[in-house]
Amino acid sequence: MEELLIDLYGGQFERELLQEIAAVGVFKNVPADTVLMDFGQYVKSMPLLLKGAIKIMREDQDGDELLLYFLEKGDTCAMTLSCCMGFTKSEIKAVTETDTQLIMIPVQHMESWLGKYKSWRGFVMDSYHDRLMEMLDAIDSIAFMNLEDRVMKLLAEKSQITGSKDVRNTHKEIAQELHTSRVVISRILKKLENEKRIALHRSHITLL
Amino acid sequence: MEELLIDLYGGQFERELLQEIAAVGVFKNVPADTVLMDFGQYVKSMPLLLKGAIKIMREDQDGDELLLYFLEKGDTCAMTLSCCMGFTKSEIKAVTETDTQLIMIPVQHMESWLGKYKSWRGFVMDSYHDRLMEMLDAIDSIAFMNLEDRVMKLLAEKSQITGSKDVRNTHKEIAQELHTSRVVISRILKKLENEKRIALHRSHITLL
DNA sequence: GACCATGTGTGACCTGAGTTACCGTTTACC
DNA sequence: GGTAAACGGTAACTCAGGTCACACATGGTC
Repeated sequence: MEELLIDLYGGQFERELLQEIAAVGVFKNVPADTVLMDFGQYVKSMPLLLKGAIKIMREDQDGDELLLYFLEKGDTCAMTLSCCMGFTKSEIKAVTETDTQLIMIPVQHMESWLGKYKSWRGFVMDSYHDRLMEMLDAIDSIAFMNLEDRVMKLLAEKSQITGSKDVRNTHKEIAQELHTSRVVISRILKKLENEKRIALHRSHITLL
Repeated sequence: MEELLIDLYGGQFERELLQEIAAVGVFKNVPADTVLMDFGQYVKSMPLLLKGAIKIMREDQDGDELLLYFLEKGDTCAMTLSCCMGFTKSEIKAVTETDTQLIMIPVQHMESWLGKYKSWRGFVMDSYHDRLMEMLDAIDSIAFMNLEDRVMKLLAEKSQITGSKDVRNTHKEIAQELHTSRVVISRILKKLENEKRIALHRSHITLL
């Protein structure tokens, strides 16, 4: 675990901070499609992502979902952080997109580290900044883009995350992430296939 | 200015911090409908809002706009803050919704205050948290609500901000804030009037 | 009062996207 | 090997919201 930590964060965190993280953090190996956090749940620890990707979703009162953004290695969840500090319930749902390795850090260390380590302060600030930018991007997508473009964008993101041109998702899953219906996604995907931009297979799409 | 500061922030900031703010901050009186910050502009100081309200807008490449949220007294702009620290360009546009009083704080003090004052750290963190929540709310509105409900919500917010049942906006202005067309807004407003939920006048709407 | 810019109302029409229904294919599991 | 569940394709229809065109009212200005 320490090796991974140094590998990813060695450049930005002080030696003592790395030691503290190693001391109190709990290493976890999480398989894909696991719900790490759900709506209304209280947050007691903060994840540091070492490997893999996590998708952050929003849900409305009817249970309709919408993908907000992905977290990747080196990221942390500002939303969690935010909830930690305020002792409020989670406003979002976090699900592993791929197999994932992470370190869970108990909340109580946050505040003291903020005072103690300049690098931690920077990390937390950057994280907030990054998340705000991702939220802006999410808003841009929903407000200004049509569904076809949003589908292509999502496929491109998923491809980038896994480092593969093959996206292993069903139409239904994509529909849920974009908050629309399976039929609509099938229609759009078929159109994209006719335009030779993707190739369709069962539970699996190839970007061309 | 010091009186106003103590009035609004006396409870949460240390005495020395208040003095520092008073020493380096520049007090400004800004009339309504003034562009405080535009896209792509570099940010050199951070506003502390004393009185009035500021609307934060997003814009796409075609110049289409969308209202994200309002800042009110006691708020600061986390987005600005975020940009300050990263020395990046502004991703948003800030326009005074009403006559406004604010204190501009030059960027260079941010970082040192973060280390020096626990209350400032808390303030900045809370601000980020609040802004993230407002972004979530904005996303909820766009993704899950229909236009009619969004119009009513916007009118309610504007009414709350000014403390008056009268909202002084043209249909065109509302259309821009919700990223739709004037005709559509006129149609919806007329429907709301027929349902006795509002009363329409020239450049001016009354909530019932 | 004449003129022009701005604001509002409304009908007709268009379109992207959501809904319903149904069918064939593939896969997982007894 | 049989069967139920999951997956995907497609036609037909509905509907919210966007677009176009035009009419009329209001207010400011000279």
